[in-house]
Amino acid sequence: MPITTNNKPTEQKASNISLEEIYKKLRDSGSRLTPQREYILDVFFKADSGLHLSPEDIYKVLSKKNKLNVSLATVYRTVKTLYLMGILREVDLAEGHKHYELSSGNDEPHHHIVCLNCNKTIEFASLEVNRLALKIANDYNVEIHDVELKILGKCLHFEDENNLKSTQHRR
Amino acid sequence: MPITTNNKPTEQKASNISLEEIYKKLRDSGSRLTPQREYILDVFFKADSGLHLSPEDIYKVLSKKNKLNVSLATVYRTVKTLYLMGILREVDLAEGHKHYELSSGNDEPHHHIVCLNCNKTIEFASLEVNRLALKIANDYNVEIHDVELKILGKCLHFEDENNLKSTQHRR
DNA sequence: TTGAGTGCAAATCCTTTGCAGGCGG
DNA sequence: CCGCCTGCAAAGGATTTGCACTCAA
Repeated sequence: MPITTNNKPTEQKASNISLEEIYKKLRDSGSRLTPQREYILDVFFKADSGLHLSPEDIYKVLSKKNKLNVSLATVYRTVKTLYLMGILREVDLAEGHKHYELSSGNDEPHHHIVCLNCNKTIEFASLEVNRLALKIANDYNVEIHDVELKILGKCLHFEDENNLKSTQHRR
Repeated sequence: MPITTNNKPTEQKASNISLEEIYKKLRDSGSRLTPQREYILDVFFKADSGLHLSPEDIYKVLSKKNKLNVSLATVYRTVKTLYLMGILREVDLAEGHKHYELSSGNDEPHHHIVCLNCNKTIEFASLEVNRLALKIANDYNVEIHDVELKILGKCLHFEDENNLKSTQHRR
């Protein structure tokens, strides 16, 4: 199976946190529920599951929806806030900027394989990885918040090992 | 065990790739062995094992050694080249810039626990993680190049859950 | 000899921030 | 009302790049 981007995240992916719960978390932490934050959250809830959105992506979606009152700065501030609250997960792939996605709870780990040559990514879930991470975090007395296994490799489309130069990634 | 940064990477850490092998890899890929590249590699070989160096770090070390003929741009270009050749590993922690370290072969995985509150990192090796990654990569027909398990969590120093605001990270 | 590699400085890209005004609770 | 949030624009920091020159092979 070659790496592709149109990966169907394995079966059971579905956000298991509701908007209601998020609103409650916001309230409980003394944060406010502004229209801007609602719009941004809405983008995540409407997005394909497993989709990684950059702040720029979110901003573009909102612009298309004529939510012109949401500035890019607010998107950045909001994703950071939601990330620190554990609502969003931060995903660092090889593109030079961060992506975010709904953190759907620790019961659903979220891992990636990135091809060093074609720069494509597939996601996969793995209970085994999750269990192992829990065990390790426990050993270190850490309350686990998120886990990511990142595998860098070369998919079969690029068997020519000496082809580095011509396949360097651009930002 | 609380999270600390002065962690001793578990036992057997020692670069198992030699300078000679690297020089050969460079030659084989048609790249040149310039003094600048030698100096940069030298920094990695002299550095404490397990140390993550940013391009800026490398540049500073070279400046102190009066290797003034190595520009920051060259450091960036070189680490990218070495990374794409599989000689360096890229480490994305939460600091807003990338770090690199000698990739010492797939037999020595390299994983991290990052505390969302205090922003400290510990590293650990885990054969179990490595084995699992190999198996997964195999399932996807990917030639494995590097593996990183990243666990985000909160270490026991920060049990106050509502303390988010005062502990936000700065770049 | 020759083209990959370099230094320099400017350019780019991503992200953060200062400030004045807006509005949620 | 108070003070968190926002928009805007400017600042900031990391990384890349255009260009002319250098030097490893």
